[in-house]
Amino acid sequence: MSDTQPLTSTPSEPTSSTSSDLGPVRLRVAPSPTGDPHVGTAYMSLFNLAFVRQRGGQFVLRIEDTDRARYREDSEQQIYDTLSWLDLTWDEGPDKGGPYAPYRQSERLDHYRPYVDRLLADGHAYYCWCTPERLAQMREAQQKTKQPTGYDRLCHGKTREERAQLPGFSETPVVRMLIPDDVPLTFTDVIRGEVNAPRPDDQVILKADGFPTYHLAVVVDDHEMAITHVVRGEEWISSTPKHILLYRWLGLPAPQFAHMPLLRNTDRSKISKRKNPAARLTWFEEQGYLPEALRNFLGLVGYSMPDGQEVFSFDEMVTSFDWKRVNTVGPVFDLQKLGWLNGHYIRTLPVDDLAERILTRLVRADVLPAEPTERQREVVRLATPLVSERMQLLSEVEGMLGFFFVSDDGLVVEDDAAATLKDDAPAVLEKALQALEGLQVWVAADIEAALRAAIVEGMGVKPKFAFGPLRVAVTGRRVSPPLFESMEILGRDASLARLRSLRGRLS
RNA sequence: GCCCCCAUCGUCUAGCGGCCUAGGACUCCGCCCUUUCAAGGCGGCAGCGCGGGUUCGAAUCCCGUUGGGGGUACCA
Repeated sequence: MSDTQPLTSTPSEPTSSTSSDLGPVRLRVAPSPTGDPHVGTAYMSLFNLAFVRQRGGQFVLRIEDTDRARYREDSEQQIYDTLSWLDLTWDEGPDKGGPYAPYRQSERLDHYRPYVDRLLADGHAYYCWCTPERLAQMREAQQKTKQPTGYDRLCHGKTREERAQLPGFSETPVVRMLIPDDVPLTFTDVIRGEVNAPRPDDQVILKADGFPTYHLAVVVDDHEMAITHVVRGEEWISSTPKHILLYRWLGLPAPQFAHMPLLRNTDRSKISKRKNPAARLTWFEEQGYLPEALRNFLGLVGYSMPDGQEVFSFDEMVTSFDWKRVNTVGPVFDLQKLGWLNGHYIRTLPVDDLAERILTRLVRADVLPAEPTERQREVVRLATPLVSERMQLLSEVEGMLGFFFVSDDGLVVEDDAAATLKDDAPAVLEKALQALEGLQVWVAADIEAALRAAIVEGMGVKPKFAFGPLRVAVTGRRVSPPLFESMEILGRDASLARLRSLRGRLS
């Protein structure tokens, strides 16, 4: 639809202009559908969105699927799902449409060709028929002689016929940029200020299969989609001169660039799915992280609030957002701190909200059936306050609350729990049974009072050892939610049955 | 190899020439609370990579060095 965009565009503004510091902005995130969505996509989206929301404008999601070799069918949907889960929502995108559709590069092939033709006609680009084999050999030779690597321009200035006479000829050519000697190597980065970048190679911009490379596609699309600010990882600093050159040749205004530092593995290399499970965005929900915790964490490692607060909402980040407070150092992705943050968010969640998330979790873990009964829902709701301050990850409820949902004779007493049982355990259980059987009202406070009177005071057993055997009997575990409250929720019959069961087994 | 980026406790960071005998958070270690485990409270260990400058004064500025990272693809 937008091939009406004039190629001979407009006298552009100087690229270093700061005039766009006022007024609405348009930013984009541009993931490639090449597998599980990368945590870096969320990281970039967060900062993109913080700035967009602060300044007013649009956040565009564009799918950069120009690499057919690595393309994965289901990846695009996963990108939508994970970003939605994090509540990092976009205003325009393949799924939502928008004034600059299509937002999938594979559907924009006809947009790129006119730009290529123009660059060819102006002598800024040229065809190259070199085979991948020849290019590999050339690189190897350059490395060996300690020369900077780069294309040797064998094809430059030659017709197809002339080139065909030489070795390493391929039938379908690619198109390369002709990098001039005076290529500008300095630009102003929103985060870093004046930045130098390396001199580019004669970069391929149109591949043999007719798809553009990233470099051409990103420039064309960012222009056609009226993108004002490009927020991307610092791995792109070195190719920015290529992009600036393309804007210049095409007579287009360049957007502002903000190069974010890269998230790191513990060994400080660029975060990777191979070395770090957290590089996969889908991993966090699987593990029981809350989206609000991850969002806070991603903000925390790349940004600092003016007042130094570390727990903050996205809205607070938006209000304070300032590129000057964005870090230039690549942070190690520290799961320890994320875990603490997650626990913090779990603790501050309203009980009903947390109960709902726990219920979902238990169903997914097959602790509860797909359609839990009213009684089961009730137990989850009552038990939620008991566990909320005891977990860092939502997934931990599976073990903590499991004993509520097994039959009394199906309860498994775990080995480490059984090992804590002392010789006086049968006597303690017996005494507990006596004390509880006559109890009028089955509530935690009364249960506790009765047991204390009977065992702690009656038998002279220290609380720690008095209640240990009961905990094991009721929950099957050495560590559990608070005992008396658990017994109240579990009910009189089940509680007594479990006490009897363990007593019987020990005698 | 070549080019570029970066540099404060183990980790995330505050600091933008004197307020710093460097502050906070996570982790770890004590103590308190306590029916287990947590949570919470209190306290503790731990850092400006190195060498030169500039300055009355440097974590903060400059240069060098070292270290880490990224790029060097018909991948993004």
